[in-house]
Parts: sequence; C-alpha cells; structure tokens
Amino acid sequence: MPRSFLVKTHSSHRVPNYGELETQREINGSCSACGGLVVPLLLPDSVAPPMPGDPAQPWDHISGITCISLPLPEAQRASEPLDPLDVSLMDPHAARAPSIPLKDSLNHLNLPPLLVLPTRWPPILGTDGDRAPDRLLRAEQAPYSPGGFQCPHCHKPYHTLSGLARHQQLHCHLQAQRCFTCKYCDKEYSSLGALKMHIRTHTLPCICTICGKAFSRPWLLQGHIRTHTGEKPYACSHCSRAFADRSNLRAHLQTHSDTKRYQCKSCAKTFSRMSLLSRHEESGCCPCP
DNA sequence: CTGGGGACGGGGCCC
DNA sequence: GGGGCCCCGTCCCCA
Repeated sequence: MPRSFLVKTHSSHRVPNYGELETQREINGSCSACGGLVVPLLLPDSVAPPMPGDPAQPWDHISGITCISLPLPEAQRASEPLDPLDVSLMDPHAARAPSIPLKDSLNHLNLPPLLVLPTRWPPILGTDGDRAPDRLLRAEQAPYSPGGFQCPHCHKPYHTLSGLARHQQLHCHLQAQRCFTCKYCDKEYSSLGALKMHIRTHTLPCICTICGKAFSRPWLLQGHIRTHTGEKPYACSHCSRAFADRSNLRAHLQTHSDTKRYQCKSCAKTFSRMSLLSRHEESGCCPCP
C-alpha cells in the first residue's frame, strides 16, 4: 500500500519539536500541579497587584512565580522525567514548602523566575509551522510599567501579567491559523518547509547540462538525464521491458495484472490507469456534470 | 476510442 | 534543513 500519499498525515499530528526548548533545559520541566511546561520568565522585581478587572487565577503570583502551562503530549511528559529540584522550584505547592524559601532557592541557583504556561494555551506555530517556544511570552516582549503590562503585539495595556497572558492566547490562536503563502503563485502551505519545497517548482534550480532544461528537484533531473543516456534501470519482472521511470514501470505492471483497479461507475468497465478511466468518462460514458 | 509508453510534477517520509 | 526517495497523479503522444 502507498506509504504516504493516500493517507496524509497532517503536521499537527506530529510530535511537536519541543527540543527547541533545550536552551533552557537546565531549569525546564513540567508543572506537577497542572502538567504544564515550565519556562523561565524574566519578571520584574515588583509585579503589579491584580486589578478589579483582572480575575484572580491560581497561577497568579505564587511566591513570585507566575504559573501558566503549555500543553505537552503525555509521552513527552513521561519521556522527560523531572528533576526533583526543578519540581520544587516550579511547583506552586512545593513552593509553599517551608524547607527552602523559593526566592532564596532562586537566588542561590541564580536562576530566573519561572513561567508555567496554561494547559489551555493553544498550539503555537513558529515560522516553520512547528510549535515554536520563541512565541512564548517573555518579559522583554511584555514591557512593564508602573501602570501594568503592555501587549507587544497590539500594545493593549493590562494591569497584571496573567491578564496579558490570557490576552496573548488570542494572538496565539491567530498564529495557529497562520499559513505560508508562495510569493509566486499565492499557494498556501501550513509549514515553511513545504513552502520552500514548493518554491523550487518556480525557481527550478536543477539544470540539465545537456539540453538546459530546468527541474525543481535533483532526482527529477536524474530521471530526465536518463532520457538522454537511454538508461532504464527499472526492469519488468514479467517481460523483457525496462523503464527509466519507476512510475512508468508501475503503470506497465498493471498491464500484466488480471485485475484493473479503476472501474467506470456507469458501465463497470475497468481500466488499468486512472487516466484511462478519466478519459473514458470524459468521452461520454458517464454523463456527470 | 482504447491501451500503453514516456516524461514529468508535487507532497510526504526517511535519513 | 536538505537530499534522496517514495508514491500517486497528470499530460502528451502514438499505435
């Protein structure tokens, strides 16, 4: 069966590249209270108290830690066991433990305060379509002033960081719907890699040195060069024929098959190739609109 | 009209 | 991230 073409696997089903968070691995982990991912947050020394318009949240200002959480696959959580020290630092409940005052422990380790993003935090798309942690809220992106915080995207003011964080979920939802558009033909792709691959079909960087014809990919050029050399590496196991293109061999193998895969819905006639069926239907057998 | 070959395009996966 | 390769598919041409 076809490996990939008929059953498309959407990029959203892949395991996100959380490895990009490795730069903060020493202090990263997941919140044992909410299961969220912990990332450092450079909070200002003094955080504005919640204002009447900002509903209190459980992750608000727990011993100087603002705790929100990022969705992590269960497997990811299981595969990256937490450092007990990190747990004590990031867990709001552990933070209340009397053994080591949190601020002292932070000072001792010279670590920045921690931000745990909320489990309701939506998937975040980076420029390559994968979830990119650089989209996370950072202190330098959320300038603090005595009046509160300001969204770096729309400059909307917020009294508390948590209020700003909730607001930024909206931006993340918008980013999640983002797509990458080809500048040559306006085709849209969900990932930068797919777009780059598509752009090659416009730039055609692979040039045949024999006839000058250009191709989007090297292996397409290789197949084309065989038309010059006459090389036919794909031999039919049923007859003496050989082909330069594997797809053409596959189509040829259909001629040896007793069963023809493509059947006309009108007359039940079968064909070895979809193109033959299409041509048959277009010829008038199937009066479809 | 049909069967089949030749050439090629493009998305996706693996390394 | 890029190359190689996979696959399905299309278009054209000829017998």
